[in-house]
Amino acid sequence: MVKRTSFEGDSCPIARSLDALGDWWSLLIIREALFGLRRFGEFQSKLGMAKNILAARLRSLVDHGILATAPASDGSAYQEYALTPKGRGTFPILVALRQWSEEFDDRPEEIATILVDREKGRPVKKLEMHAEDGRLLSPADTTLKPRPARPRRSA
Amino acid sequence: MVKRTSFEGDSCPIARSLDALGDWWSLLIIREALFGLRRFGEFQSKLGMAKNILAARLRSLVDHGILATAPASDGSAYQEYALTPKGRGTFPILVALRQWSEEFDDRPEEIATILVDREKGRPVKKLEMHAEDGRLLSPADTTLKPRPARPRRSA
DNA sequence: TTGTGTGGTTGCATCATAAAACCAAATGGC
DNA sequence: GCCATTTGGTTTTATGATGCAACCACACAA
Repeated sequence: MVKRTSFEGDSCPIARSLDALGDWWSLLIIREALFGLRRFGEFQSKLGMAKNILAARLRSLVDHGILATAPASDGSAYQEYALTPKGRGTFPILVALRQWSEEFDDRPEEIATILVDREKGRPVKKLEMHAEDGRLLSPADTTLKPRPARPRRSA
Repeated sequence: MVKRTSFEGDSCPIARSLDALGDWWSLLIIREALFGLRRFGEFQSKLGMAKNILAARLRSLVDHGILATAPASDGSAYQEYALTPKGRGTFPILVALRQWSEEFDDRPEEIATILVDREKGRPVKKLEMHAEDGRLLSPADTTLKPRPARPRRSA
């Protein structure tokens, strides 16, 4: 088995995230889900992807607790895929990806949409990193520490 | 050609970002680069990945303007790979991925490190989205607008 | 019950990935 | 200067993932 190198057991949280949503389609599916898409056919026609990999991705996202299948909702006894809180929690990731593209893309004129504050219609500010006390932090102001052992009995 | 479905021409900025760094290794390479790694061998031994795909990824990242090859720096006439500003600009993406894992991972006890404010040693705050005027925004407070045509002559 | 649309699964061709072998240039010891 | 070793890759080969198309099952409608 050559196995696509799963990062599931890795101790790096970034690797662990990538294990769940680090493939070509998962984040785009989540992006559509955040816009309200729920049905297999909706995802398929909107993203234009092959149905078998859509099925595989949906299954994987459900397995990872990012999507949940709801029995129905709009009459038709079909299934639908709704984001869980964990799934909605990916929003900052999508915003970060979007802002990176907006800032650094070589052909920004090809970008069709911008994310705006609904109330004012103005672009949202760049994501910022702050300390607990509110100080603005740059990458150089941060460092990694070993995770402190939680005071709970070692599971 | 079945081609890995490139998102290069896509108008969605998220898709465009994923086209550059949406594979299994690129973000991990960038993560190591942010920690100061620069040499081929350093990446290879730290990430434990096959050398051929490391070479392919480094080439791709250089092509995308995320890394740049510098002729030397530490005496040895070898090459090294340094982050460009565009590469350093991915930092919020990595932070978002990390925080998502810290918040939602099913086995958080396996996460080895936490990102802290260097000065105080305390964990950094969660990334927040703000409006231009500073109001804290939730996903529901935002919406997408078509990109306004820039007033510069069409390049 | 025959049709049609939705929601998939199955087969097959092609591509990407991974591991290991191989290789050339740069370095280091002497 | 000469040989061994390290560095920084490329090539080879096997296998898994992707993409397309065809097929299929079920719901629903007439």
